[in-house]
Amino acid sequence: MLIVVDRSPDGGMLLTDDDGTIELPAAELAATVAAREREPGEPPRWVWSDTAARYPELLAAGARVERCHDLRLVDAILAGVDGRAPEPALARTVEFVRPPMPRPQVEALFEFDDVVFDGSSAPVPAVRPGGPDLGRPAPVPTLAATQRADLARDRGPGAPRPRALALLAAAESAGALAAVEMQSTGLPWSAETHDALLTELLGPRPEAPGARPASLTALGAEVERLLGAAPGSIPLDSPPELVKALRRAGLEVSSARSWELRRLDHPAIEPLLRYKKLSRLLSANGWNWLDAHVRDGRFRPSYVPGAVVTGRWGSDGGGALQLPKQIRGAVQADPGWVLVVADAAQLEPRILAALSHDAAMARAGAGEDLYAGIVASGAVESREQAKLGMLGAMYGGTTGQSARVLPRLQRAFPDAIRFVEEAARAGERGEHVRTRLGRTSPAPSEAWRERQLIAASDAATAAQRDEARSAARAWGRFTRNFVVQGSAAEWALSWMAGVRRRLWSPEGGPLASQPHLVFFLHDELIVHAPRERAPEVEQVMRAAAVDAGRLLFQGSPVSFPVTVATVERYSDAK
DNA sequence: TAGGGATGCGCG
DNA sequence: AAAGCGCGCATCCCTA
Repeated sequence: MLIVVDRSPDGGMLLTDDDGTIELPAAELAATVAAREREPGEPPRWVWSDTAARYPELLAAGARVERCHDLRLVDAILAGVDGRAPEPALARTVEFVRPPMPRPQVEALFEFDDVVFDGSSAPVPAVRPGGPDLGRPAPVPTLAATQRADLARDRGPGAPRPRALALLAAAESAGALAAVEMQSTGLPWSAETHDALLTELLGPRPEAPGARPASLTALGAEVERLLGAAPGSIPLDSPPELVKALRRAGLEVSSARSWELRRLDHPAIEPLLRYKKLSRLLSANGWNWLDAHVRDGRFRPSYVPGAVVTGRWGSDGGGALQLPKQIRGAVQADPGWVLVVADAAQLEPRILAALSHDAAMARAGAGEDLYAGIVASGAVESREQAKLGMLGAMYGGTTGQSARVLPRLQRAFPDAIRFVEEAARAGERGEHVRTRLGRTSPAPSEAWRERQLIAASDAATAAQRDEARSAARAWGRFTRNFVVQGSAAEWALSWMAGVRRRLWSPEGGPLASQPHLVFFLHDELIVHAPRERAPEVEQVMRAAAVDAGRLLFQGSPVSFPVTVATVERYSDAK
């Protein structure tokens, strides 16, 4: 059952389902939603313009929602498919149609047939645009485009999932719900432990605001001494000044980057690198960060589904997706609770194996460690080579060890390598590529196209040709990676949606009082759970991973194992 | 002095 | 051992 949520012109709320439209005061929305969620049978799918705008209030009022359809996120996906710009006004306008669709036999995870819209039918039911602030009436992102695209795709073994875009719409929307829930419950964070870690590494917190820890000042002075400079004479935090100072000391450097400094043989380098590391920790995740972002034992970043073109999430506030390993010890379960930390082992190469139907690579991934499997296949000598080679293949590396290993990987895994090469060539030609579920890569810029055109003309200079070629290659590296990173993001969303669905119990009380998701990092999930329920949560994480593999790659021999650890602190997970 | 670009580095 | 993809954020530096 679809229920469309919209504002009414007089400030109330309109709920529309198959039985018609009702209007209710805005203050009663949460109670109504909660009641509908409690009704026996299949839970409704709430259709609204923006989960991030609508759901926090509902959740805060105790109305946890099982499924939704986020018009804004889905329109962004469909705009990519159609090659048009997303229409913000459209997402605020609710008008939809529901074609009679046979319920699929098997899709226990997502009942997504009801998210398929078809603009060609007469609208039933149709909801007029609500409030005075709404944009012009427009058809809601019809998934007609999705059906066309899906039908146009290959058939046969290993063909994309049927109605893939409808599945993507459901997964993206489920992610939006999870994002709001994770921000709401927050990541358990011990300010005390964080402070202890900082004190151990940097010394005590300086009393005066803005003052630097004494340890950092001392380390800076040592660097200056070893460079033969007066104390306080080198602004170590200014890259240009640092480069100048290093040059004065006879060191050939072109930048202040750590990896470049590491190659130098000079007594000042070791303390300098230590200084940079500690300085970074202080500015990015020091006491200021702690004051700003941790409250009542929780870190509550906002997650931004769909922030990245590939479909990965972004985050806003506190750098949630860049938590350095140095401070992960501060992520600490409540007393009597644990963190169940799971991550997908070698997710991207496994995704590539499945996308490309590479049987040899599927065999290499039969165990828990795909890279070890590649070594066992005889393609390369070491795990490190296997990893570097695969990363190079997926990112488009052209130099160093990864490029040297590539020919051997190509011989052993021709289908996988051909797949990413073809994605790269398509990008170089300015074409679109698609993820497994049909998210479409953006078009290169107008400037990019012009450059290619100019370079192709007879009048082009050698420099123009070089530049155009280099830009083409760069875009090819992007599309090469897009298919893998984007499909991996879809797997991860499906995984997360499955974990979320399996964890929730309507009888379990408020979300935070039962096992719940608290963190998501591209291929990694953390659940906060009462200790005695950890074994059950571990099983949920594994089972949802198996489901995700089936949802995206039904019939594929590629497995997607997850490593799971039950710990009190995040830093103990691996 | 506000703001945008560049740099560097954290994560996957 | 560093270079190839995608980000967010703090800081520096330059410009308007």
